[in-house]
Amino acid sequence: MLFTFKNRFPNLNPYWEKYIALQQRVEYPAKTTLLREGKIAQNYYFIEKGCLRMWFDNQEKDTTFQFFFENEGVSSLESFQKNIPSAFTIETIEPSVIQILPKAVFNAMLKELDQNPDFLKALMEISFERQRHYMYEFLSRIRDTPIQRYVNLIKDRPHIVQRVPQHYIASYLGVTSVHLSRIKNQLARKK
Amino acid sequence: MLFTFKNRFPNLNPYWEKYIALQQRVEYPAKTTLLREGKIAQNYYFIEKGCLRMWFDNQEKDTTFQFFFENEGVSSLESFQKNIPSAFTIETIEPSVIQILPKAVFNAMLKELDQNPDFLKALMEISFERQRHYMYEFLSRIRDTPIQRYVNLIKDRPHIVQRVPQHYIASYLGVTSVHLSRIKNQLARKK
DNA sequence: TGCATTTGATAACAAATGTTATCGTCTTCC
DNA sequence: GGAAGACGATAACATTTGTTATCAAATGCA
Repeated sequence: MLFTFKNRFPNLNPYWEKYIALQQRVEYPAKTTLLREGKIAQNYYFIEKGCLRMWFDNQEKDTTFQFFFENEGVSSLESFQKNIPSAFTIETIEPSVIQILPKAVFNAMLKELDQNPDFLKALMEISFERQRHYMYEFLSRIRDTPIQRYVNLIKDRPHIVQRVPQHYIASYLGVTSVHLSRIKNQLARKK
Repeated sequence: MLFTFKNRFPNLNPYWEKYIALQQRVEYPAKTTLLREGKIAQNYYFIEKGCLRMWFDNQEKDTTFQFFFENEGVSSLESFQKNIPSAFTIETIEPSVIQILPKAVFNAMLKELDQNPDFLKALMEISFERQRHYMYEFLSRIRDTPIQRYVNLIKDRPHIVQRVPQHYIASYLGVTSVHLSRIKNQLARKK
């Protein structure tokens, strides 16, 4: 988040720099849980290297609904901001290098910049972007078949297909891994 | 939106009152299109009486993805703010009384309050709420079966089931109206 | 009032997707 | 280097959902 801010709102740079300096750099092996479903988020995570996924437990089945890669920030914002249990788990897929921003630091920043219109507008832009993301995902689930969704994924975000194990992609697409195999087979035969 | 503001941020009341006064009150019959998919949104609509739905054309099939009732505001925000074609249509379901806020008025307000932290925070809260809404809808599509979604709808938003024709509800749930009939039948037999 | 349209239920069949099980290959870790 | 587990493909069968068609009831409207 801070790095995103920094790149897009350089006029507030003095602030970003100050808070970025308070981050902590940590290396995690693959399949490490950063935030467990049901716990209260204590940190904001920024990915220096590696990738993460967000998922939740849906009747024993693990359902992935978002992937994150280098230079992206992650948290359960709802949990983070309101001190309520997180609705999902965040874990590493690959071994990853993460910059951790503790909640206390984030809150200090909020407090300091609380009356700064530029900062508020920056926050709002981030919020709009997240909104567009969920809107897009939502519409895609509604209107596209799993096959179309898979084709779109290959076209629009090929890095996901390349770096993420197939069963996570299947759950992200909303199908079983067996069915994703069928889809791949079907697409391969068409060519 | 203005009425929402007014109730929740009364400290800015002088502003709301001024702009609310510039709204225009119009009555529409049922099935009237307020904004057509592909057109650029020119107004923000506030429902005084009646109900609306948002839908888009998905390969000839009309797909409803949100309903609106009394005291709710509606627009294609993306289209409204960025002057791009709307991705969906907004139309009345019942005969409705609508308060129309023209874009020019809205923009004037934005300009006047652009540096006002309270206003920006108000805007942000609205944005967070919309974000939560789409997040919720998105997660519900992922984890719930159509039957569960229908049961939830009856439990959490019974007014929708009561006031909206079944084929719109079916498309909202993500099934055909034939299948929704089956679901209702199935639930009825269980009791 | 009466006719046309909309709405909703149901049946029969088709297509899509899930479930379970098996197998081979590839990774990981000691 | 070898064992255990993870990963992915495939087959057989079950379940869910869509498609098309038909009919009855409710509704809107001239």
